[in-house]
Amino acid sequence: MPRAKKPQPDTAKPEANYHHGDLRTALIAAARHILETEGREALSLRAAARAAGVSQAAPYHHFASKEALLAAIAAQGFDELADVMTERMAKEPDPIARLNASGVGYVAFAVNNPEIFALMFGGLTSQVSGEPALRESGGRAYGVLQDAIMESQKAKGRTAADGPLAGLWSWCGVHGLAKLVIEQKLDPKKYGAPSAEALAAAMLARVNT
Amino acid sequence: MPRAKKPQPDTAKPEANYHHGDLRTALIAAARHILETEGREALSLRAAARAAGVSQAAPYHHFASKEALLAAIAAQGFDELADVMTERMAKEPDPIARLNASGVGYVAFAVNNPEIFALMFGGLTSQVSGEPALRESGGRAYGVLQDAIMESQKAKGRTAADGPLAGLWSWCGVHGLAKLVIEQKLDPKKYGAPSAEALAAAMLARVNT
DNA sequence: TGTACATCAGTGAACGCGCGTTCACTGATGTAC
DNA sequence: TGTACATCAGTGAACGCGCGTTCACTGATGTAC
Repeated sequence: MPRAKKPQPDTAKPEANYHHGDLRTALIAAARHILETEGREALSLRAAARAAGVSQAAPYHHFASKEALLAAIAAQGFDELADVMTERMAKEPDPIARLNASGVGYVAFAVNNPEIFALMFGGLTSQVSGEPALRESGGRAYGVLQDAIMESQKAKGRTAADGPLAGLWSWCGVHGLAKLVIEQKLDPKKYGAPSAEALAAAMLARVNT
Repeated sequence: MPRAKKPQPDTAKPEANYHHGDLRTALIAAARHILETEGREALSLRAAARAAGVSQAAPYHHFASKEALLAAIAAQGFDELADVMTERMAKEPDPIARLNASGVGYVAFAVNNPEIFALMFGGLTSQVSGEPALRESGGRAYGVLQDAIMESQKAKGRTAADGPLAGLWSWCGVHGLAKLVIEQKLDPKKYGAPSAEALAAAMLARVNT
């Protein structure tokens, strides 16, 4: 059965590896792949261009510098982190359960995208960390977290001065857990959990009730 | 008043910037300085040699590769981390207070040595992360932490299956807190704490009682 | 105490490398007429 | 509908750079006699 030609618009606007296509998107995808596959040190603009099948000078029509590419990847990471947390929370009605679900989602994203996670939290020069798109995506992810914390605080009837600390501690906990698992300093199996996600779920359930 | 010549042994064995001295130690010190001052990207073997005042080839008489130098720095970091935790714990008689003190020490070390901390937790190639000296220092630091957790567990009369999770969560929490503060994703002042250390102390006191 | 010599921590020149970035260019696309 | 042209995403060659590492060497130190 020949492939239907439905999703192929005649003007080659999105993707479509014609002589040129959506190179910006392709470069980000290629760079992400190199990052997670070969590590941060192996990621260069030239390598990304090579992987995307264009000349080494081509990326400069889409990114001002290597740092700008990294910032775009980090921004995409923050968007995905926010999405994962939001999805996990949507399945839970109870505010405390929602806080915990956001934490489990946080760990899941980190463990599945360790290099991007590292980039998002500390892998960027300060020159580029203030870029608008990056700030916006970062702010959105932070907002999701913040909302989950605030919601759960209200549900527990805590005072404003006291409540945020519990949520903050949960954030620190899942962040640290994710980092330690990624760096292989902590093995979930040694604590009877099949995965980092499961360990996070178990600990959050113990702590936030 | 002329300087007393007391601590200068006639054979130039330790330090002493003669034509050659304790270059290994000097290189580690120089590299640490570059690391914390100019960042990981700026640290090269050549830069360390330059800072130590020797030729670019000299380091190879003391380190097999750049990675080996990094491993030596990380090992030193683990030793210092263990020392800081031990010191803090020594001031507290109560097992729970000792666990919390070790956590505060952990944060203090991380915040004071952010780049080395990053090196210790994830900044090394797997090639070199198995080096004996590094494993030993890392194991020692881990042991201090583990002991603090076990001690506090007994004090609370918890079951073996349940107890470690509380201590583990504290470790995750202080690790995440330190990382987030270092990367400026979390500002202790926004939570009414003057420093990362103070915030860690406040949170640990709330959680482990 | 004095001399010959092995050792080994240093030197400085050189290697090959991949990188970020710039430059003048080319050739396909879309628009104005 | 057909042609002229501006636009701009691509090319490929080149720049200068600092890096990790190797090499044959040198010269001070400590030891054997």
